[in-house]
Amino acid sequence: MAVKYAILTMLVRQPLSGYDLVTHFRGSVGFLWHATHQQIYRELEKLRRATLVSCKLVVQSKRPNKKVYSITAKGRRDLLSWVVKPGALQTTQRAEMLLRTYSYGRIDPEVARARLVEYRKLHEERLARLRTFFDEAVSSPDEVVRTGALLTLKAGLLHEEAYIRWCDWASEFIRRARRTRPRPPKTPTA
Amino acid sequence: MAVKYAILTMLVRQPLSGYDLVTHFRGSVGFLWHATHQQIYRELEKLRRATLVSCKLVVQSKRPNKKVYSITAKGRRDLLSWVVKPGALQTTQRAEMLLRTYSYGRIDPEVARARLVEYRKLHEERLARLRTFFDEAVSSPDEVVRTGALLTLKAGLLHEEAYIRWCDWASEFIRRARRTRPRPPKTPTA
DNA sequence: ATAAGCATGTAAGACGTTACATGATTTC
DNA sequence: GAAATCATGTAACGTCTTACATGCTTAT
Repeated sequence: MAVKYAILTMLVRQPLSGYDLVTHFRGSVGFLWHATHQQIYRELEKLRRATLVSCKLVVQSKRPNKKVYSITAKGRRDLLSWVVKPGALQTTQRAEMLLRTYSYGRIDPEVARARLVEYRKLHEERLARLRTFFDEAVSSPDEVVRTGALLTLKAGLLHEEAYIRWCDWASEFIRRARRTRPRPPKTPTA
Repeated sequence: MAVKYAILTMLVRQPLSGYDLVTHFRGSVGFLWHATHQQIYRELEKLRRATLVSCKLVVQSKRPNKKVYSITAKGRRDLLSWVVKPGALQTTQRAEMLLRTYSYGRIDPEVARARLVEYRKLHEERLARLRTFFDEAVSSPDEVVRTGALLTLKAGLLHEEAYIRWCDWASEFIRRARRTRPRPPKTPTA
């Protein structure tokens, strides 16, 4: 449904190849949308047939040739009519770590806390990366591009900060519970 | 992959019917995992065949009969060996509203701000609901159940608060940008 | 030499959504 | 009398992931 708009969102800023899109979604835009290369190549073909994007073959000498896709006027209209729509709450929530946490009362508290520390580290790394992107975006010359980047990156920063605060809170919560009730439940080590 | 564990996570607390699971995932656990009834019924049958859960038919007089599923010792072991695994960053990020926001520099700033206000309201409602769940969970008598509920709900609260702060920040950002550059781009009204 | 990066694609299978289907009871 | 709740299921379709496949260039 929305891989389409994820691609159009990128192409409205500049023409890109499928490969470029893959690296975008793996890099600075990855925190807001994820897509694999197979999804992208398939969707680009669909969009081309629907004339929402156009495709130009760029012949390269020292690298494989590539197909650079540009958004069409029709594609731009389609994108913007989607952009102005009201946003709904995400109904497709799938927070794997939180689901695990739901059973943290059943495992060794020290294992649980160790996992939280590891998890915290991952989010700290992501936070650091997002901060770099944010600082770079601040000096982007194109106001339209800068606005989009700053708005979304700010959301990313706030969420990563929330994750980190949660890890601290959860770790402390478990530590206190442990003291109160000194007999931890048995846990498989696997 | 993990619908399986979402179901086992619920069944380890108490035996439930497919229907019960549906309402759980639509209600108080919806913020951490989403699953439709078809997914649930299919997966329950799979889990039963793998003997991770057992099934008992409960005959009812004034209501349709139901199948109540309980986790088996094998299912419990499988669940706990998954729970203790380290959590990875979510690679399947799909934040539709943020994706829209990425193009908010291209639409009428007043429309953008109106959308942010609407979106904020949705998250405020969810925050209020989560707060209720949290307060209820505090007085849960079973410590294991309480721990799981409080840990995950706290994450939900922090995230909803982050969303709300983001909406305010974004709205203010657009307001200021508008002043600096008084000519807004044309926007389709659709 | 070997790995990483560039660049695109096919195919199979798992997973998820939507629609269709049924039927009693309870609430408005 | 209509709509919502309880309760389970099938079928078709669409999306996503994983594995397989190719081949050249650049850096270590």
